[in-house]
Amino acid sequence: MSRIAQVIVDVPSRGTDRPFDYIIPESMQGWLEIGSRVGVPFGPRTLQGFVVGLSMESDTPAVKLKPIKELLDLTPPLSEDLVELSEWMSARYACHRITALQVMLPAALKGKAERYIRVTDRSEWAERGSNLQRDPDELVLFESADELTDMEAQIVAHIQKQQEVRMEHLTRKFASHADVIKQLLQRGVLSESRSIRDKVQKKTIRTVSLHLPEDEIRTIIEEFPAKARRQKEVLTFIADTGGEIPLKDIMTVLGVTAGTVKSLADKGYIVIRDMEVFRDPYKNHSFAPSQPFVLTDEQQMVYNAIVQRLDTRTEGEFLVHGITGSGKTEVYLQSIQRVIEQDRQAIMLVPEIALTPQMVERFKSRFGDHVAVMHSRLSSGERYDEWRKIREGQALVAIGARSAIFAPFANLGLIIMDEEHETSYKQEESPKYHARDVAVHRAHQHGAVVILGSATPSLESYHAARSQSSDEFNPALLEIHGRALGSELPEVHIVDMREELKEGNRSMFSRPLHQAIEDRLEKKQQIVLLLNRRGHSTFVMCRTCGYVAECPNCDISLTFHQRSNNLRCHYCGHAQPAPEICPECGSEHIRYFGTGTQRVEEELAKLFPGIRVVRMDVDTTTQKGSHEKLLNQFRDKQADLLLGTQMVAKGLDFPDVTLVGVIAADSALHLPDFRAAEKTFQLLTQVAGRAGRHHLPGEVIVQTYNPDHYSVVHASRHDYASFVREELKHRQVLSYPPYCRLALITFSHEKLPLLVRIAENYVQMVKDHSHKLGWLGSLERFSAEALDVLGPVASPIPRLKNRYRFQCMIKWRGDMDVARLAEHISEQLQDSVRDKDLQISIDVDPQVLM
DNA sequence: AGCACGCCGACT
DNA sequence: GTCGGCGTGCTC
Repeated sequence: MSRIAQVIVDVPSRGTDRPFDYIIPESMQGWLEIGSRVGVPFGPRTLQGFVVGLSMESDTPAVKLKPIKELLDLTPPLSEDLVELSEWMSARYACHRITALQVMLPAALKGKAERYIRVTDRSEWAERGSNLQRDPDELVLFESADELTDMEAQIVAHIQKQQEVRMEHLTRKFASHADVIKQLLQRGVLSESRSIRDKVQKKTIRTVSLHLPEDEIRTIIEEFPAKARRQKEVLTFIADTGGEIPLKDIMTVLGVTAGTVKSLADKGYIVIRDMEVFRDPYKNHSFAPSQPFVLTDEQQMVYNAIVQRLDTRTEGEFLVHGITGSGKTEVYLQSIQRVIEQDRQAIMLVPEIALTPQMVERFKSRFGDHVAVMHSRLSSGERYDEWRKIREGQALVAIGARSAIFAPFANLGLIIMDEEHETSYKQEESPKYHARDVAVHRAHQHGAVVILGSATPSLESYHAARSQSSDEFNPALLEIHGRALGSELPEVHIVDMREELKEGNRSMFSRPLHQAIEDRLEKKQQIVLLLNRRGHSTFVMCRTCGYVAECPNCDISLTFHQRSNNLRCHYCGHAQPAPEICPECGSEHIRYFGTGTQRVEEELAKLFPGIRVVRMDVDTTTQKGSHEKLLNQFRDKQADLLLGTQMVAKGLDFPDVTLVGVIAADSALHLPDFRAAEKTFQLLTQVAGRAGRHHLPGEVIVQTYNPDHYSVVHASRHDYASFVREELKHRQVLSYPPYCRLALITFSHEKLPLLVRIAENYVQMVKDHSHKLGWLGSLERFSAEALDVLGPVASPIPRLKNRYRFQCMIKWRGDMDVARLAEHISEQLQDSVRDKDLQISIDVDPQVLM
C-alpha cells in the first residue's frame, strides 16, 4: 500500500505548478487512486486537488507532510491515461498542470472549500435532543452552555437537526444574528470545518416502490378499509405497475396528493426514496431508429480500410478527404457501430456550430441511449450528467465539440474529427490545446484509430498524409470523389465586381446574382446568401482594379490604421502611409472594406419587395435555441432566403436550396493571416456544397474583386488538389506551416514603454538561448533544424482592457522543445522584472494570430 | 492564487 | 512609541 500521494492543487500559478506530497490516511487506503479528486490542506487553506502519483516514500521532510483531508468521489473522475495526458499537455502547450486537468472535467467538479458548522461533540448533544436547556448538569462540556439564550438555543437546535450546516446557509437563515453565531463559535459551542463542495448537485427524483412482497400487498388491498378509497387506488397502481415509480407520475395519473401516498409509506406498505437521475437534455425528443445505409463503392473502400485497423486492434490515423455531400457521416456511423461491437467506445468531434439538432438526431437514432452529447449550450448540470453517463459506462459514443476529446472512456477504440480543418478545434484560452493533436495522443494511449474528415482538409493534415515523415502524426489518405446521392456538384459562377462597377452598378448585388435571386423567387426555390464578415476589419482595396495593399516582406495584406493614417503589417512591423489613390491604376476608388448583414437585409427588402429573409448572425442567434428556430423556419419554407455569416456554410442540408450567393468572397482573403487563402478556399467550397444536394441542380454565384485569385478560381472548380499545390508553394517559400511550426508569444502590460522593453528583451533572450543551443538559423535554407524569431510588434489588437499588447513569433523546424524554451524565458523575465502586472502568454501552434 | 511575515510613515 | 502600508516568499 502506498503511503504518500502526489497531488496537484487547484492554484494555477508558477510556484504551485508541481505535485505536493501528502500522507494517505488509513481510511482512504484502497480507495485513493491516481486520478482521485481530494481536498487537501494547503498553507492555511483547504483546496481541491488531483492525485497524479502514489509512492511509499517522500523526499519532503516528514514534519512537513500533512494528511489528505477528504476523498471527494467514490470513483476517481480521471483515469490514469487522462492524468498522463495532462502532463503531455502541460509540456506541449506550456500551461499549468492544473489547467490541463481542469479542462478535462465538467465545470461541476470544480469544487471550492466552504465553511461547515456543526455543534461541538455531536454524539453528546444528540442524545439530549431538545432538553438542552433544562438539564444544565450534563452541559459541563461548555462552561457557558447553561446560559444559552433562546436565540442561541434555536440556532443550535437547527444545526443539530441536520448535523452539519453550510455557513452560507446559516448566515442566510439567521441573517440578523451573525454576531450570535460568531460568539457561539468563539465559545466552542459550535465548531467549524472546511470541506470541498461541488458546484452542481446530483439530481434526484422521488420514487415509490413496494415495501412488502406483492402477494402480501394484494391481500392488504383486498382488506383495505372502504373509506380509504384513494389509498387503495394508489397501492393497486403501484402493485400493477411494479418497480420504482416516480411520485410525480402517480400524482398526475391518479390525481392524488403526495399526502395520500405518504400515508401508505407511514403504514409500511411502500417506500419513498430519492433516486439519482440523469438530466436528459433530449428527453422531449423521440428518435426513430435508423438502419445503416448501403455504402457506395467509394464509401465502402474507406470503410474497409478503417475496419481493417479496428479489427486488428492496431492504432492508426486516417484523413478522409470527401467532397461535400459525399456521405462521410454514414461511414463514421458504421465505423462507430463496429467499435461498439468490439466492446470499445468512440468519440465524435464536430465544430460547435455544426452540432445541430439534425446531427444529434442522426446519432441518437442510430445508437439510442448510448449517445452522450456535450456542447456549450447545455447547463452545467446537464453537462455533468452527460459526462457521468460516459464515466459510468452507460454511454458508448460521445459526440461533442472540442472538449469532448476528454470524454472519460475506459476503452477507447475510435476518435473521429469531422470538419477537421476548423479552427475552433484550437482552444484560445489556456490550455491552448488543439483537439487534433490531443486526439492523436489519446489514440496512441489506447491503441485507437483516428479519423479526420473534411472536404477541405487543413494543409497541416494533408501535408502530413502526403509526406512520409516519421512523425507521431502520419495519417493515411482516403478519398471520396462522388456524392452519396449521385448528385452533381453545383456549377460555380464567378462575378467580377470590378466589371460591375465599371458598368455603373454600385449595388452590393451584381446583375447575375440579382437575376438569379429573382428567378428562384419566381420558381419558389430557396436561396442561401453568405456574407463573410470576418473581413469586417479594415483592409485597403481598390474598387476599380482590385489592388490590395500587401506587406513587401511577408506577402500578407496590410491593415489600415485610422489613427495614424498608415498601413501596417502585423507580422514584421512594416508600416507605410495610406495611399490616396491606387498605386496600381491611379483610381480614386480606393477604400477600406466592411459590410454588415443588416445592411444586406435592408438592401434585399428594397430590391425584392415581399421577400422573406431569415437572418442568422451573432446578433440573432445568441439566445438559447434561436439557432434551431431560425433554421426550422427556413426548412419549413416560411422564408425564401437564408442570409448569414460563416454559420450558414456548415453542414446544413436543405433539399430546396438551388442558389447560393457569396456577396464578397474576398473579405477573408486579405486578413493579416497567412491562412487567409486557405480560409477563403474552405469557406467557398463549404458554402458551395449547400446547393443542389438533392434532386434539383444547384448554382453558386461568387462575387469577388479578385476573380483570378487561386483560392477563388480553384474553389469554383471544386479543385482541392490544385489549390493545395499552389498554396503549399507559398507556404514553403515564406516558411509557414506545414513547413515549420509556430509559437506566438503575447506580452501585455499597462505601461507601454515597459512593455516594449520587455518584448525586445524577450526576443533577444530567445535568440541568445537558441544560439547557444545551436538552433538559431534561417528557415529559408531548408535546413532540417532551425529556429527564427520575428518581432516584437504591436498585436493586431494593440490595446485590450487598458493593457497594451505586443507579440513576437517563433518559427522553427525540427523537434526541439520550443514550448519549454519559451516558458523558461518567460519565467526568467518575470523573475527579473518582478512586476505581477506583466502577462506573458504562449500559444503553441496558433490558429489565429491575434 | 492567498496569506503571513517583515521593514518604513501618520497617529492615540 | 504603535497601527498598518503592501513587497516577497511559501504552501506538502
